[in-house]
Amino acid sequence: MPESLSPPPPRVLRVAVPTPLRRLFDYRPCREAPAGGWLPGMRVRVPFGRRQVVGVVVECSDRSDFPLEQLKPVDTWLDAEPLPEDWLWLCRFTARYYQHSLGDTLHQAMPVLLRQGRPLAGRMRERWQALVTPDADDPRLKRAPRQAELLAMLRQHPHGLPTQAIVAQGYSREQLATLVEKRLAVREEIPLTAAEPATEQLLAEPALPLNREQAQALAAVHERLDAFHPCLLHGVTGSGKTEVYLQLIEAVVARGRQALLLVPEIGLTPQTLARFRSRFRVPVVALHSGLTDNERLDAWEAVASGRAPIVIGTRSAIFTPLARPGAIIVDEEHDGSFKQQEGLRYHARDLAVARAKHHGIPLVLGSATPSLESLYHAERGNYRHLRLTRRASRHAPARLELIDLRGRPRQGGLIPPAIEAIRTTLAAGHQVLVFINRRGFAPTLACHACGWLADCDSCDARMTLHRQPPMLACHHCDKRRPVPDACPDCGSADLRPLGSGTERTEETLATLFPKVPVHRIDRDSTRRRDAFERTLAEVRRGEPCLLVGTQMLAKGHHLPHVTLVIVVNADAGLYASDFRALEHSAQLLVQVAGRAGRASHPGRVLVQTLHTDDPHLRLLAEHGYDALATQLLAERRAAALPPFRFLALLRLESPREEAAAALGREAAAVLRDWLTAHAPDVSCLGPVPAPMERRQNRYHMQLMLSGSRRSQLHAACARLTAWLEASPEARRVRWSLDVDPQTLG
DNA sequence: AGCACGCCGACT
DNA sequence: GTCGGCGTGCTC
Repeated sequence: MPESLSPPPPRVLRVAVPTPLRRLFDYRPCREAPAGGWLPGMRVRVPFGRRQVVGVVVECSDRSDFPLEQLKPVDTWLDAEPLPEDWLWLCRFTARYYQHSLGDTLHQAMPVLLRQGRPLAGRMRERWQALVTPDADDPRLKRAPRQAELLAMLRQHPHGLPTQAIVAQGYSREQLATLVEKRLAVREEIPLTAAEPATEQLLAEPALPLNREQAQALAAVHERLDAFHPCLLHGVTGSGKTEVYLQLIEAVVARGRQALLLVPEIGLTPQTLARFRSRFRVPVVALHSGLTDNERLDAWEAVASGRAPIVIGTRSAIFTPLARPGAIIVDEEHDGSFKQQEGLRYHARDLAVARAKHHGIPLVLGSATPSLESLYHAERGNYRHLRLTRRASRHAPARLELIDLRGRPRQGGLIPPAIEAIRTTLAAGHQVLVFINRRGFAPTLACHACGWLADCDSCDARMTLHRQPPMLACHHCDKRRPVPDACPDCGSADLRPLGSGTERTEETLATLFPKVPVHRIDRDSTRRRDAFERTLAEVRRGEPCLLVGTQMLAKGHHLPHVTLVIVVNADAGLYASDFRALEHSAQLLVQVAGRAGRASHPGRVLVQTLHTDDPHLRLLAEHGYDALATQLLAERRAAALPPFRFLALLRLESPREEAAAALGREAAAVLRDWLTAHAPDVSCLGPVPAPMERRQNRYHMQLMLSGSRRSQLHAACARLTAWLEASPEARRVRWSLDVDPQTLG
């Protein structure tokens, strides 16, 4: 009589393997099964071709399309318990929606150490404990004052301190090891256990009072905390969206649930994090690029087990498993950094919507300048539209003043009225922000004798002139060249910089205002990790100064002493060919403008443009973002563009132009043929050369699919990828499918 | 994507 | 003679 009633092991395990191939691979279970039996979501090490890889069991079955006797056995299982179910669900949803390989998706969505096959369960935390009370006379500490201090600190924590906390205090692992060697302290390992977070004393500091709008918005989200409940929190800069998030999170955590907050790449600043950490007594886990692999796995595990109730992270944090999901918040939901621009091209905001719906929890999308997609959903009643119109400061938001660039002399890109305004502002003891969305000294170098321009020889682009250090650099590939003394074509020495970048404007301002410090903030000036934060700290002291920077400066940072913002050239973004260019530049302009006059003084925003009569720009300047957005939505409807139609873009890329074009033509022909019978709603455009066709000596073509029904567009994409995967010609051309492309570039 | 196999060019 | 270029084929 068998004692165990465990089901018989499955004959076939269907495994998602880290490969771009969009299919599963079948294996036989190994002799030794995990104690609880085989289950979807378990990682396994399997032989794949001539190597060993870590895959995830997706299905347990008794049949295979592959000859059963040819199946290889799984090498070992890596998890006794499957990885979290919500995570597996999200990965499967993502792979299907973005037409990506499931194996690749799962692989990307797990922390590096899990990809490598390291165990998740049974992880231990290192703790350090003092063995003796430090004694000033102890000969073992006589000549080691730092070790004595460290021991004293350990003594204050009788239950021991984790390594991270000790290193954060400026002590080293070596010092800890020495203390252990001298038998003054011990290292111990305690298992990480999923204790329920204590919620009786949730707040470390009291919540701030809400104004009426904030309270109404919060109440609207509160209405149903146990149902899918998408809300667009549409609040002008300074209207206190963050306080609404904080109090929503408080309510969620008080019910024993977890909250996930997504922020743009640039938005996860030490200040933001500090604000959340100082409000709550419970752990706030931050997922950012600075974490080590071990820290990342710890964070993942802490959230997955439910020990950490609050998670804040950038794009990839949407893949953090939640033990008790309570709410998802996406701050600055319009921000482009939520869309991954290579490989698996997912949009974290859109996945947040899908995930909140799956869990049946509230979703908050916050922005001062919502994406047209989200505004459209709000308009149609798919999202609840919550508005915050009042600013905490007594001043109305600064208006954009358009000033005409035509026929005016420029110094470092600035015309006399702008320079005059800077002078007045500095004289009043305030700070000025000059926004210019081009780094380097000048966009390019030109010969005034023959018209030669510094072209990049690998891209269809001009090389940017830099002064620090001096060189010509292509911003689209890594090519660099020394600055020529004479024109390579005609030999003339009359080479001049064309236009202005941040370096040139910085130089001009330093000459015009020699007594005032000029801080440049762009990718080049903030290479060193803490340079940006140091400069910001200096600026926050409030002494008069000039700030010159790219969009790094425009987003999220509080600059309370800036009362004048100059936009050097509004036209670059506004007239780009991309269908989202206007939306994105308007969002950027409003963000930049939001930097002005946040403290006790009203602000001014001067926008230099060649097109002071442009209807879109005027609408934005005179009636604000919402009015422009309404207009742009009408234009999108007329042009049959998102959000009124859905897009998918096939990108093709090859060193041989004809190879990419030929594959594009063939794919289009096959697809069109299929569309007439199976998806008449979907249309196929192209192939056409991508904007800036040649990049790093590779030619880019694209094929655009559009449709008003997601299901048909999805089917067409599936058909297209299946054909490409089977097509031998497609192996010589790099291709990728971008579902819901953010740009057509 | 990896990774190996295979078949032709310029090198110690 | 071989090191190595990348075309082609395969991954349960």
